[in-house]
Amino acid sequence: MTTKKNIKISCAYCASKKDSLFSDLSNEDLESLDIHKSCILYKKGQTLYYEGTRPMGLFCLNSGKVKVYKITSDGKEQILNLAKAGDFIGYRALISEEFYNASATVIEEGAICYIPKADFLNILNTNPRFFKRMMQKLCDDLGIMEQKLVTIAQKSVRERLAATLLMLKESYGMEGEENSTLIDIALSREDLANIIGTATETVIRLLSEFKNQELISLQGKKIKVLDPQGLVKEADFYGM
Amino acid sequence: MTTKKNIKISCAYCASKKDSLFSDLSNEDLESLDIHKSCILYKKGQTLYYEGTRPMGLFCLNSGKVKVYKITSDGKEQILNLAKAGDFIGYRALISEEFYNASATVIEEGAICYIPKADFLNILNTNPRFFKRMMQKLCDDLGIMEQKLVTIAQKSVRERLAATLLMLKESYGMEGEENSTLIDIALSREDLANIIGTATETVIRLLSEFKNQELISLQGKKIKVLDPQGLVKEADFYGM
DNA sequence: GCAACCATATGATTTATATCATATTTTTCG
DNA sequence: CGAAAAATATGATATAAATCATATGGTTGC
Repeated sequence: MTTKKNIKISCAYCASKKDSLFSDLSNEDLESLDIHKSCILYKKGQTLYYEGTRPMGLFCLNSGKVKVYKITSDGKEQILNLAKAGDFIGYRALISEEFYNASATVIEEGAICYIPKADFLNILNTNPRFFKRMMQKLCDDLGIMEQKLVTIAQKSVRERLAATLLMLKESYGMEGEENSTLIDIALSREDLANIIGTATETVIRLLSEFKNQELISLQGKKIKVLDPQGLVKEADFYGM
Repeated sequence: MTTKKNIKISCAYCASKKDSLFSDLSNEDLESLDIHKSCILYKKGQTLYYEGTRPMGLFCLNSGKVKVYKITSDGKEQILNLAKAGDFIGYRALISEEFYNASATVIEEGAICYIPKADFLNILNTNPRFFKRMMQKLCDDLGIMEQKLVTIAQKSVRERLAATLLMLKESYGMEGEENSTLIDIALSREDLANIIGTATETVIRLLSEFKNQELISLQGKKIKVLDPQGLVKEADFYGM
């Protein structure tokens, strides 16, 4: 494990605040978060928490990227969610006062703040507007998770890969030359397989096929989307 | 469509209240629900709502069983949830003020109440304890959905069928002679397939195999669990 | 800067499951 | 009740994807 570096970031002036659920908190509330908050630079591969442990606070990403995943009894990893700047992680276990039922590991280094449980719950319980926003967020998450379930249960691996590339393009796309869009997140083929629920080799093979079909281009790890409409067809989206 | 029959059931004296999220509402709140509530006897096959429509109220099961499911672009059905007496249906769309993103159809006839949106939201917004309970329920649902996703993504169909039979035994089991447990829900093989995310024929075949292994017995539609421990092994549960 | 290691790539083979086909049994409904 | 329809059952075949194997390219750390 490499050393962690402490950083000072105030919530009120956090560049990622606008993308977070804290975006419309009052200044008082924001300042109350600062008091006990810690903020640390995490390197790739460091784990924020493990499934089965007790949450003591809320992780909030100032920068970087984190995967949230479960490991099955036979050692397979399933990625449930990818978090980026502004995202909260681990709030569900915190709200429902249970153990974490997933693990979270950094996939791209960044500054991650940690707000003690009591401070977070205090705002949740005293700020009805924020409470409502969390409720809305839980509803959204549930809807997303249901859609993921249907896709994994009913679509082929090829369709799921195409759909996942489109989803990643939406979340992490950087416009490049000639209408190409770079998927700007450092996912290994194995990570991609663990999102889709398939074998690493299958992802590699299908990516090659998509490349041959000129739907995407590959330069090392980085994937560029060349023909989103083509991917939509592969994903068999009729608005699904 | 067969005729629907109106019934009078007061929330305060509802036999299923104890199993529902309304269980610790005050009498005033319960009575406020009664005012605009309707309660109808639904037959098997009747649909409570369709994906894409706007929720106008909350369904609450007094009795009977309902499947909640999504249909994919290519016409496949995925069952997300089975609801029984005491369960709410469609609350997520109601809370987040969105269209339904699943459909709900009765699989066993029963009395189902309908509480207008305004009455439900009124209690939600004036009763913080109830608000918290709904929040907790959403957290629980999200956890369940995440676990389902992992199971479908990472387990074989055989393992998933075994796990599903165990889950159904927990929820709908009726103890019978010689330690056998009847799964007391009228699910067709097709429904079972649509829970697991597989083909109907595959379910039928695997059920035959489980019967030959003397893990279960089959008499027509009804499935009896003979050897839960054996099913646990088939499901590859090491506590997962 | 190079060795050791990990990720990517591609081929060969196996296997679980879907699909198609056709009985047989059960349920529905006029 | 009895005909028609639907659900269940089982077989044969096809196929997508997993697994095993090996080569090559890319990163990391000393």
